[in-house]
Amino acid sequence: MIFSFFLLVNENYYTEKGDHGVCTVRDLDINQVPSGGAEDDQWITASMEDEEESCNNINGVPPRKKLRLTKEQSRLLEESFRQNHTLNPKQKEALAMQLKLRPRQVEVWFQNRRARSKLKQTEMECEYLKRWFGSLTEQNRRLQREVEELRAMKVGPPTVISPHSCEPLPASTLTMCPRCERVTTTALDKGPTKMTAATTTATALSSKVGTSALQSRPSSAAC
DNA sequence: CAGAGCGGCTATTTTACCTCA
DNA sequence: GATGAGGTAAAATAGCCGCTC
Repeated sequence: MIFSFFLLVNENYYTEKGDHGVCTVRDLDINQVPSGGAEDDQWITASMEDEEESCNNINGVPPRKKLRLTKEQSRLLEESFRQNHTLNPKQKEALAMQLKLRPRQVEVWFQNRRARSKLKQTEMECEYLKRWFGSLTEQNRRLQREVEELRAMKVGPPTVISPHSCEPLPASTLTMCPRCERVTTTALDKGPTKMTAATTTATALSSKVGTSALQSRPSSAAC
């Protein structure tokens, strides 16, 4: 026969941080005492069977119960996080007192919150880079088509009229730097003179994103 | 310099809760 | 409607690393 009823559990089990004095603490009544009000949401309910099972565990250590933060607690934590992503011990203590939580729980919340923030940021960067990759691929295709068209023409270089002197400009050709793989337009009688659209785009990309992977790329300024 | 203490970070586990068949 | 499986978010844990004293 299976029957169960629910009871409020006001005991929380936690361990002190990682390798700093590992000790399992049975923390009695460290949070607020449940009084049957709306705030009871945070108290974990457990069936009598669970309770019995926990007592039958090998070490006599019941399974840990996960605290659910109330909306008000979450709101205050978020507000605090917006002001500061890390807390000094005094701030931690004060916030814990205000929220009626243990300092360790506040600490863990901030740690997880920082991790979530970072993950979100990384995901956004990833999306951004994917879009840039797509547009660069498309640009690359266009330029390659352009190169092929020019090669297919097999005629002398087009005459470009200078807007300043109204004289024909010297012939030029496309060259690629073997080191940085940048394409440059080179006048036949001068050195490299200007960047192509692709080079300009790549430069803009690294200055726009300005973080992580792109920052670690070797500079090709020497080219 | 070695080592203890501490805080932050990352990876992982555990738990509560939700959806869906 | 009840139920169990699977998925997900987030609280909690473990352990590493760097810094300070």
